[in-house]
Amino acid sequence: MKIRTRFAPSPTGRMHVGNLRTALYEYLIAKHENGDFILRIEDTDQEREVEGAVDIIYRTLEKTGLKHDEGPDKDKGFGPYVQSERVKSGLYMEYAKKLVEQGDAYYCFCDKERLESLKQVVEGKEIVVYDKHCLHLSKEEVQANLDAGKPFVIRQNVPNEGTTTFHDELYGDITVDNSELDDMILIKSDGFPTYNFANVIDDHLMEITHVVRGNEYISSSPKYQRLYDAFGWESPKYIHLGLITDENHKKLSKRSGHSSFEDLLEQGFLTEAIINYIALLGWSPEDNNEFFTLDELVKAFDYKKINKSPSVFDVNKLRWMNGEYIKKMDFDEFYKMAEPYLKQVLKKDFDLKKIANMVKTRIEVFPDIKDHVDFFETLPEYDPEMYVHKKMKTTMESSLEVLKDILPVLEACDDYSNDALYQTLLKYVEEKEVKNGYVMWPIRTAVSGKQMTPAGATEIMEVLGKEESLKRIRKGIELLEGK
RNA sequence: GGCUCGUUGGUCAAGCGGUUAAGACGCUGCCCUCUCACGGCAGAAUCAGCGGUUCGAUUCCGCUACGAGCUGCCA
Repeated sequence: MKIRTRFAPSPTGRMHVGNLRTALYEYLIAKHENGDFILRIEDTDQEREVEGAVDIIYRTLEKTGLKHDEGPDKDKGFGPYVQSERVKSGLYMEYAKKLVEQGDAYYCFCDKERLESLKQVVEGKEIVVYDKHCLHLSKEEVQANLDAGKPFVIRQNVPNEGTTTFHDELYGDITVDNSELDDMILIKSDGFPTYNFANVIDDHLMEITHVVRGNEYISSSPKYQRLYDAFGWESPKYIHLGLITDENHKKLSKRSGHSSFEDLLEQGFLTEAIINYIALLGWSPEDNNEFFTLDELVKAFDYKKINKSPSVFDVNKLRWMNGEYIKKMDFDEFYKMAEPYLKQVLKKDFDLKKIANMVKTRIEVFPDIKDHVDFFETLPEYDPEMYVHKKMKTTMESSLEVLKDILPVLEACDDYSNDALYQTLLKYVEEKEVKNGYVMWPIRTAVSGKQMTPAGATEIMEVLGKEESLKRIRKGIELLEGK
């Protein structure tokens, strides 16, 4: 049988990385076996719906390469693929009524107040356990209420005795007492199905074979199983995924600042690196490889090797991985992405490509660029103490001497290419019989005003040009003489 | 509170009864070097605890601890 997986997000805002990982795994499971990956929009809660959220879903799938074979925009006969549209056909209500007839569900007319009275507080948490009050309504009473136009919901009828077992591909069999299962609402008073109900109906109707979801759904899975059983349907294979948490081991939330795919893009991460990283959160390949393209993941992915324990989203490691991707990037491609960041701080007429090249192996994320190159634009104020370097054996005095010696040489020099400058300075080094750094350090300090730079003294001067370089060296001399 | 799930270095993780308990990020040191970074090398650091089962447990079972999730007319 052909594998069919589905990504079924609710359009409620940004793409949470947990959701993205679920989508990724669903895609990989399907594609590993040449199956189909289906997109279904679960918009049964109109109140939570956020405008533009559906676009985010499409854009994310597009950008990440998780191409769906079926979806609202690609109906292959299982549509509509948007639940609010499916509601219109009355399909969910029909199935719910069938359950009512079978005694597996019932109408409930309890209002907010009555439900409120059922509330009890345990350990500071409010808990409502429905008491099956309306289960005992007679057919006539129900009909009378319906005729009177009383608002109603339809609830699943779970017996208080016995147990229910469902099977998860990773966790094995999980059994719970039915008394633990409350009569969840299937159809809401607005006529919409709840997620729980629509999910079961649609997965069956769309012939989904593998359901992948976060393990926050594990507790409700027995109720789903009862639904499948009540309908006489075979349930799909379940694969529950461990949670992705923040560094405090709490559910990754907006507060962390990097909980969504969009957050990460804004922070300068590459799509490929993000996908690669989250693929490895909870799954690992047979070999020790850590770098995967999407296609390579498709080949290597084996859902049996998914880890059950929760994993911390480590931005640090993502940063490292992103840096690795940047280093491996083709230069032109890199430049295209780096240019806007360079232009943010560099307004003068610099050779931006040369600068981009300097920075390529030094950044992990594009916004890092700024701090590396801003000194080209304007020489920062700096402390003359920076001329002192133990390992280079430089002091403020020695630095002043070097700068004063070298200034006329540089004034006389017209070839400001890196090589020429380097040779020139080397000559001085040899004459003085000192280490390279003894000369290079003060010069680099003078032309950059920085402790660390993405390039050596002569490369910086090449970019700066003669006039600016000399200006900065004179300023360095001034600064040192003032001490 | 109840139920369910989880627990290998700080983090991601391999392991699936006998191993010097892989690898990666991060960290530390060294080398390379016109600074830093890159690259190379080295190092510190882990089986939550207690009981079983077994000739032998990180691996199997139980209990405890800790953590998480659920306990919505949200998904």
